[in-house]
Amino acid sequence: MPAKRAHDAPTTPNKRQKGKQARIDTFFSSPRTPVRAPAASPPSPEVIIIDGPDDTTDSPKAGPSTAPSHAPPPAPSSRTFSLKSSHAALSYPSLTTDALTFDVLQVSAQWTPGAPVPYSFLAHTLKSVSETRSRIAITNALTNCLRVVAQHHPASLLPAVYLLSNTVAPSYVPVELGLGASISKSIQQISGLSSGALRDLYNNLGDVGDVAFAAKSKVRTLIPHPPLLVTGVYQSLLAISRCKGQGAVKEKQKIVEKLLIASKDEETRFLARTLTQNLRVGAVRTTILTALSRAFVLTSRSDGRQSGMHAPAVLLASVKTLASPSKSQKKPAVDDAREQIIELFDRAEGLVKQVYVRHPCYEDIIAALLKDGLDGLEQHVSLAVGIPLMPTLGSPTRSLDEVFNILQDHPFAAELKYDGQRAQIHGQRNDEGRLVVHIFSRHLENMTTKYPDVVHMFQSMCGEATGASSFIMDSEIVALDPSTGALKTFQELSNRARKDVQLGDVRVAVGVFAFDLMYLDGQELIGLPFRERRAMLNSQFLAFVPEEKGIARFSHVECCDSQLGRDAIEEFMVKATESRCEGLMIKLLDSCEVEERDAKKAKTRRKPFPATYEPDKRTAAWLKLKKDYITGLGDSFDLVPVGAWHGNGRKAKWWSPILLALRAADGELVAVCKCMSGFTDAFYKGLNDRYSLNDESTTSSRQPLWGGEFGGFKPDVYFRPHEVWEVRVADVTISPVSLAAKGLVSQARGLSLRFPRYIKTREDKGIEQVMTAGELARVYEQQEARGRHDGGNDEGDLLDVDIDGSVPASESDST
DNA sequence: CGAAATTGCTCC
DNA sequence: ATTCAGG
DNA sequence: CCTGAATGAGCAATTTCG
Ligand SMILES: Nc1ncnc2c1ncn2[C@@H]1O[C@H](COP(=O)(O)O)[C@@H](O)[C@H]1O
Repeated sequence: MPAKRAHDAPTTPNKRQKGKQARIDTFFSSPRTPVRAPAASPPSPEVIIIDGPDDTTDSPKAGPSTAPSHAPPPAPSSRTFSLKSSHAALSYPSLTTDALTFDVLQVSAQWTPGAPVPYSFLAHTLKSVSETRSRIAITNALTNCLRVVAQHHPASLLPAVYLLSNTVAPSYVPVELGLGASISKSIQQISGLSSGALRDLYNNLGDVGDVAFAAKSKVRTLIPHPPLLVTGVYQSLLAISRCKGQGAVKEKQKIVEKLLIASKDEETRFLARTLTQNLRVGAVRTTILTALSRAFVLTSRSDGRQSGMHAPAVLLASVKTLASPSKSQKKPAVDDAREQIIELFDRAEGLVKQVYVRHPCYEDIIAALLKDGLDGLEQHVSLAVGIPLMPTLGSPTRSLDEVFNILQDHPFAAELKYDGQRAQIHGQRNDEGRLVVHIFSRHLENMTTKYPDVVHMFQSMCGEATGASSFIMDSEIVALDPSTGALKTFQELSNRARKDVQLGDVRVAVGVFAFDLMYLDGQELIGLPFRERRAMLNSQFLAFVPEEKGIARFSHVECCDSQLGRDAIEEFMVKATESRCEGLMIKLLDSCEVEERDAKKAKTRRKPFPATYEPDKRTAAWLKLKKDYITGLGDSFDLVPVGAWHGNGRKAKWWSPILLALRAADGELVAVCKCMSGFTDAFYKGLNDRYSLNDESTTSSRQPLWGGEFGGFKPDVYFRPHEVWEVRVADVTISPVSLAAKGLVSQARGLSLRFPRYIKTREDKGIEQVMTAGELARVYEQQEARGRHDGGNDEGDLLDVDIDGSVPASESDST
């Protein structure tokens, strides 16, 4: 039975954080493991990692690295530690108060000078942050927290930032916790609750952390435990990530249990969330960066030198003393000091964020900040070959009209939007003249060893005498037919092996379609307008078809500039639709200004509209025009909701996702896919009313009362089929789970839908009128027939390529 | 040793 | 990927 | 407009289970 699956997390950096959360209920719903009393395994406090081992580095980047690595923060030497009040709970002040008047000593005075920061302080911070949705309060809390940590125990700062940002390492460093459902076993172990009780808790709370908290509050811990430390918790995470091979799960579980046993109160909640990489406090990357920058503005430089970026102590002092009530006559002076600091905040925030998106590594940034403060940051931490920068993102648009509306008559390039995988490719010639290549994914994971054929291609292309000696390029890697160059589908590409692939083992040939150049021969290009970057890309890298077999192809993305006229663009869109492409990417060529209507003043303002490479930005300078967004072009199906699962986190009180079904030829409803997108909160409330799970419910049940074929889907609850929903989808896929339309396209497998999103309820339709299996199969066949006319690349491939895998008969798999 | 379960990552 | 909610 | 959260299908890799 397939579990619920993980997801992309574009709003959060690095490790796909959400993931496991979604799958945990799978464990909770399998009542199997026998319960053991917590007393059966008495915890031994001394095995808890309290500090980093003396002789190992604090950093996940340990070992040989191409990254310009800074010395790790000094490992805290004390294994023993003491807190002034190791038994009485520490009491922390509110952190959401104004960062300008916050008193660091209020917190750190309770701690032994120089001692590592206790984890309870982080838990307190996370609690404060999770209790509000006000951005200002969240930023204050994080700023105050980081400021306390930076001043009290600088070596705790990096671990604190990792723990607050829900990450363990930079995305390009492969550190994985590999913890999912196993944490629930640990909770069971330490709490002694039955798996059924835990499942009920989970169904109600929708959050592992809340479950851990509730479960633990029911047990009394017998042995007092030394407080968890920020550094220690972080080290434990790294220890978990290092567990490999047979017995790894048990080993991880042991570490998790020790942590959970040692945790107190709120610590338990956030520890459990951290372990599942699902912090859910309403603040991750960007807010942390803002807070980090502010914390350093408010921290004077260690060398006491004058600085243009840190607030001078006098300024701070004046804000503080004058802020005390009763001195209202001095208000103007306060306001002035305040303004100056806020000005510094803004500059520092811009700087830190700019540095981060070009070099997304907290370790390097914090090392530089601790060493030279904000002033030296840009110099110490810069765009570098071997370190991925964050990619520019495209904004969705629904029509060419909208595109012209946004871009007015500024020149743009329309490029094919290839259906593959984004690849940021770095190359640099080393001392021996050999080109060292790194390839990063869209989320900046290092996938160099997945594409030896691409590495070799660049090494052949950039021969010793010719070609660039260093570069960073943005591209899409697409599966293709090695002899004709005809494009293949994303699904073909995803069949490639991923780890440590040898050149001879490559089964799926690919091509690199380059569309941007961010760095060339020691020069940053990201500040140049796209037209210039593109010209350099085109002149420095020529299309390349390898003579040798087994090496990737290279070409530029096919494009059509706006100067060719609107008709040409429209034709190009049709071409994109007919090749195996998802649509177009539309890119502003020259930096310019746009008119902006100010509604209030009925005035127009001119706003700069840069065509530069903007890491991590989703602006109108890059527009994506996907065929499935376009009204009339995308597929929209009518389906029946037949079941659902308990929602997680924010949606804990609602049904989410919802299982949808179509009609087989004999009228039976067959589950086809889950749907979770497109629902408003109000709609969820309505669903709760219509499908409430109480005793008299006639619309929902724990048992499949109303028949139907569910295939591999095992919803928490079944719905009486009676509604019809219109759902928009991007694609039809052959599924390992769904049995919808089984036998029509594949003998053993059914069809499913990609990117389903709810559009509206079809009040006008009955469940007999929904999409049928035959109709879905026809859509699939049409979709597969597309894209065989034109590969869309430089090699003429108008001859029909093989139809492998596209024809129903050949797709059948044995049963 | 092979199947099943779990996880992490990609993406239209 | 996608969508929605809140400041 | 920015930031965050919560979720899709489906693949390879890893580890445990039988
Ligand atoms: N010509 C192109 N320019 C930019 N991105 C492209 C291009 N062709 C394909 N893409 C992909 O489209 C993705 C953005 O679309 P989306 O993921 O729908 O936001 C990028 O991450 C690229 O992987």
